[in-house]
Amino acid sequence: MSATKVVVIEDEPDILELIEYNLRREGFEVATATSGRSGLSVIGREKPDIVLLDLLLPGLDGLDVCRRLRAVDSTRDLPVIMVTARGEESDVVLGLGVGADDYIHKPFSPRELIARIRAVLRRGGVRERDPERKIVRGPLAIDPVKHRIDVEGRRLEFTPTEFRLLHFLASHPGRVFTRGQLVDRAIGDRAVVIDRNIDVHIRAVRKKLGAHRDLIETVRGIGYRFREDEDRG
Amino acid sequence: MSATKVVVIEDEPDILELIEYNLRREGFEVATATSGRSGLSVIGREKPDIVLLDLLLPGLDGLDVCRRLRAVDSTRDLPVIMVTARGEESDVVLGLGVGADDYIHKPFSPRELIARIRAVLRRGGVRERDPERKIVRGPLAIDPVKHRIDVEGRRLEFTPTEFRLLHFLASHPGRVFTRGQLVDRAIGDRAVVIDRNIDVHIRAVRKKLGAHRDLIETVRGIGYRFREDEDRG
DNA sequence: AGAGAGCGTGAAGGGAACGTGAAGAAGGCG
DNA sequence: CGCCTTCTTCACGTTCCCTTCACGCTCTCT
Repeated sequence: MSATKVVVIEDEPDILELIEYNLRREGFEVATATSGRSGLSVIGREKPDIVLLDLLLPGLDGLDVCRRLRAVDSTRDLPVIMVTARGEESDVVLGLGVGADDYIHKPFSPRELIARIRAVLRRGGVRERDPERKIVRGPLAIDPVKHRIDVEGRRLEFTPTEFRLLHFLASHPGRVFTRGQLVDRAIGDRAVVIDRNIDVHIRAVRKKLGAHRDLIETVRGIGYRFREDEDRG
Repeated sequence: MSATKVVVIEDEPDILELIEYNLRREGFEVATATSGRSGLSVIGREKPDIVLLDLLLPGLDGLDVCRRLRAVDSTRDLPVIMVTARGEESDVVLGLGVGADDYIHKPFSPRELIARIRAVLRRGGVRERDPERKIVRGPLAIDPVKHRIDVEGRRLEFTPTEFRLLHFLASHPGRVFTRGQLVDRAIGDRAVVIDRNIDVHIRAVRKKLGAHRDLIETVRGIGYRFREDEDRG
């Protein structure tokens, strides 16, 4: 399993760094460029799964870059998200006109950015991780399509949020997620300030897991994680 | 690959000549300055790979020079070795506090000087910027994403502060950090006056490291550092 | 060798983070 | 409209971690 790779083309260093930081934190691989021309060469070299493209760039601007990507077979289907300053609606129209898959206004929240990227990837079929695949981890079997979870062959009933939570955690065994990340993935965009909310859902999931409640580990000071198979002698 | 370029800033002509002679003999390119202000301009012109910086200088002293180097993007990652008179340990602490990478006491042997320079260069500049990268140092393996630390394949449990502390130190092997720096990096903004606090955390980490407790070295009068792989003849 | 500073160690108080129970809020369905 | 499920919030108890202090040891300088 390799991480989803993103190329970010943005000429303002501060914004570039912010974006890069947040993407990495979410587990993406990131490569960057600060001009249209260098961006094209980075794309050629890195072969990313998706491109974040600022509209205003020195030299070749975002529209030009997008047009060129669309003109070449190897990058014709490469998903592109345009980043624009607020209010430049006409530019948005232009962006979509030259084949951008989505757009996002500055200033944007990291959460929104991540959500858009995931949405575009989902649409494009370039799943970072197939959300329809069955997951089997020890006594646990999760079938996303049938929306069904079995523990040792016995079917358990989960509410929608509990299901998303457990499914997401089980999709990344061993990896720790903060409450904020879990809110993003399992609950949604709704601005929730009190992350302790997640604790309650975790508790509900654990309760239903019964004797296997320790499949979900608490990492004090950080968040939660799904227990990793340990294969030591 | 061209020779490594060193800028030496030192106001005593005898010592300056001695250093310059020895560096050239080892194949380094050398540029010199005898005051802080001229040193800055020489650095700007020569774009060295590393700087040797005497603490006591007329006008701008070593601390000022170091601060200014760290304040500018183009020289932010430029390695700096502070040269101090013996016994001025508080000065060393100050030097490390403003971002020096290492220090050396006068009088020093040419061999020691060369060794320090090579060590600092080996550590590399912008190597450890990715906070999510796994770190493997000898028997130690740190996985920030999984929030997991293994010693010789065996998993160890660390508290959040211990984890940050060990992770940070292991990210910069061989480099000495003052207690103040470690507090900033591993504990946070909370105004803590008593830096001895760090000692207690260090002890906890060492205890858990067991037989490998000497991976964390005490530098008396200065602070702590992670043991550097010694692989030189 | 003695004095003083710096560091290691043990223990204890206070506090932050988490688990838990329960009640209010929001949405869906009859 | 009213009931039901689910989500969210709050308060409280508990556990564990952080911090602090005192004391003894080690190292260094005179």
